Amino acid sequence: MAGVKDVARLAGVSVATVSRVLNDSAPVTEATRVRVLAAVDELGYRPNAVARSLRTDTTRTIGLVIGDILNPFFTELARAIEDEARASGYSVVIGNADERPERQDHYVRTLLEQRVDGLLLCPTAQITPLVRDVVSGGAPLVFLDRTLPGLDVPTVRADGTAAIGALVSHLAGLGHRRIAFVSGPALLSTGRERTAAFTAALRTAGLPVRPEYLEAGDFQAASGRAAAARLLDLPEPPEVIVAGDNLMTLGALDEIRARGLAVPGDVGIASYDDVPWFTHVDPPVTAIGQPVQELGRRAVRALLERIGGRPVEPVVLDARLVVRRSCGEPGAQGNESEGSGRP
Amino acid sequence: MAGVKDVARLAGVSVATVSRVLNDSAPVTEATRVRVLAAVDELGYRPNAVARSLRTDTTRTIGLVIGDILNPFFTELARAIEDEARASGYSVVIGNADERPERQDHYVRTLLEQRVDGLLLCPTAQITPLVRDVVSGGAPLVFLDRTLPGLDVPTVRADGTAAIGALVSHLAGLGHRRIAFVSGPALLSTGRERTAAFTAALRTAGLPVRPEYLEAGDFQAASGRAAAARLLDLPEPPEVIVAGDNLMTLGALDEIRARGLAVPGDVGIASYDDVPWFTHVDPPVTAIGQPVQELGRRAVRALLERIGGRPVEPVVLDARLVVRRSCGEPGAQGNESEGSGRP
DNA sequence: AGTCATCGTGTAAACGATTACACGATCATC
DNA sequence: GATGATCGTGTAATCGTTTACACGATGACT
Repeated sequence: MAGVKDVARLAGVSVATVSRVLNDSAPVTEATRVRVLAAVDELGYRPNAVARSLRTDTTRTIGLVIGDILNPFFTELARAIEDEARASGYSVVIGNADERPERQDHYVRTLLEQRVDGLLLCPTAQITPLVRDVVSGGAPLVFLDRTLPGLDVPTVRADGTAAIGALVSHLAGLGHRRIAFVSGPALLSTGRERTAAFTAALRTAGLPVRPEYLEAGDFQAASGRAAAARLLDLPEPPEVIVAGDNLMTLGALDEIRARGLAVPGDVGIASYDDVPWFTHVDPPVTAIGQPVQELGRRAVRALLERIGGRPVEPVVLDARLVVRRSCGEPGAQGNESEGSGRP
Repeated sequence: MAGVKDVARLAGVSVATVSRVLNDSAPVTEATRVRVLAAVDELGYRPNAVARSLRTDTTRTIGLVIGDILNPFFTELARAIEDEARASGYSVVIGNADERPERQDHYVRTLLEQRVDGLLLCPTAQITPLVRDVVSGGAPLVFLDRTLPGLDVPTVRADGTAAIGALVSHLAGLGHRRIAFVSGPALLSTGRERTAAFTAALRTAGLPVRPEYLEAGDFQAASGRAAAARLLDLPEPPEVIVAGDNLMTLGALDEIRARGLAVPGDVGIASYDDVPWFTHVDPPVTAIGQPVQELGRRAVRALLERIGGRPVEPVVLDARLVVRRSCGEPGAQGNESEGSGRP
């Protein structure tokens, strides 16, 4: 494949000049510029980003390690990140951790070896030694969606405390008293916080906190289904199940459906995370939506700041409740106005 | 950051020996091996993949340009590809074309500049000059899911002809005669083929082919909604709408729901592409499922063959009909057995 | 007219790895 | 014990860029 040298020879200039034209890093006569560009065109020259990166020690690439590529929350996030990064001239390399620490580490390692300029990480439950190394190693790093306790890394995430409060009071208003929550892994901030917010909200609403109604899953569909099964097998099953993310909601719906139970007649369901198809489920699922686009944008901006060597503040945005019909008839609260769910 | 030189110095050997230990590319005394590895560990040395790639002219990376990252079909595909590639020691860099030729080109260009070892491309509707260049340039390239007419590139895809035939005969068996089809872009093989299979199937079933029942969209939700609107506005609207992919199905469902129509009472719906949440829609959506995992696996294997310089045959797999209830009561045909839809 | 910026360009040294080639030591073979 | 194969290791060239430095030409200013 043709290189700068070939271009230089064909255009009758030096390699330095070719480089200058291509990056306009220094003034160049119009005449030589057109000669060089003509040569580039003629040879079908494509700059070798590998060589460039080696020399400049910058790849204009950021790494993104997400929890699960099959989870629409993460793909929407990835998409937003990608858009924002491209606008700033950066490419994004996505790694799918599949919620497994060793796979997360695999990608963190690979991305660092590829010398990405910075790393956006949705950390899995465990703090691995590698992650600890990276943090102390000082590579530009931003946590996304989740924090890890005890690590000093800027984080961009949504806080659902207020929305969960609104959800519980909505449920109480519908007359429900037995409300169960299927949380994520306790090690994850998103797991702990949502559980804490939920129990606090129960207390505020004057409802009892029953330990048997607090289940934990791993943010994957199967665990949601298993948790729902355990809840429904209780001598006094809950009236409503709130699942901690959209995949566990899917799993819970599977279990409910497999048992032939009616929603919300036999049991109601609500989800943390909103996804487009919730509108089409029978009945449409009440959910807490996160400002995914904004999360992605802010994450990229934060990371670029870090790459630029500037300090950044943590970013916390608010999630918001979207009332639909899966927990009972909403009465006067309903305030939906939705399109296809896709822009 | 530490380099081979530092490791070599600390271990008291030459850089060549360090390299030999790290890649075990030549025999090395056990004693020096442990000294080198100790030095690597002590310094937290991470090989610079950029430099390595420059020297070896290989990145052990493949590029994947998908049509739309918000489309579950593509994310499932990406996931399968990623798994297979990782098993062979390759990383995958994903680009999201968003069904836009210029964005596709952006990624093809970027990926080539990054010197990926090969490219997996789900081509958008138009053959861009860049794609033509790449094809004639001889870079390892495999088309995925879709073909472009007139280009000699190995393709891995699913053929839905048989499944569409089965779907139409299923519909005819339910007594439907007015069946509409919302296809993808005519320029895309997936658009053309599905339409052709559909009209052929109508004829086989002895049903009339009515041009006003053949709509076209762009594989995005909004176009599905618009097409459904046009169909439902017809003086004699169809009894069933078959949408050419899952996003257009979503859009069509939105339109049907916005009009307060009952499914399948007022109008039935079926989808090309099956996604997990179709089970939870009211009523569950009859769909044609593609062997996504297998497509991904075969695509990677094909590309690796090409990278190895070996010729490869096109791969065509069969799609299959999954009957649910969105087109009417299935009677005896139903043969579902589904779990959560996620492994 | 002499001095000095400024401008456009070229030459050559990096960047951090891999690897062809060379070289001394060890060992088996005759 | 001389010969030559084999083994472990080191030296230095190389990959394709960018860029520090140098240098001649041009033009402005005194």
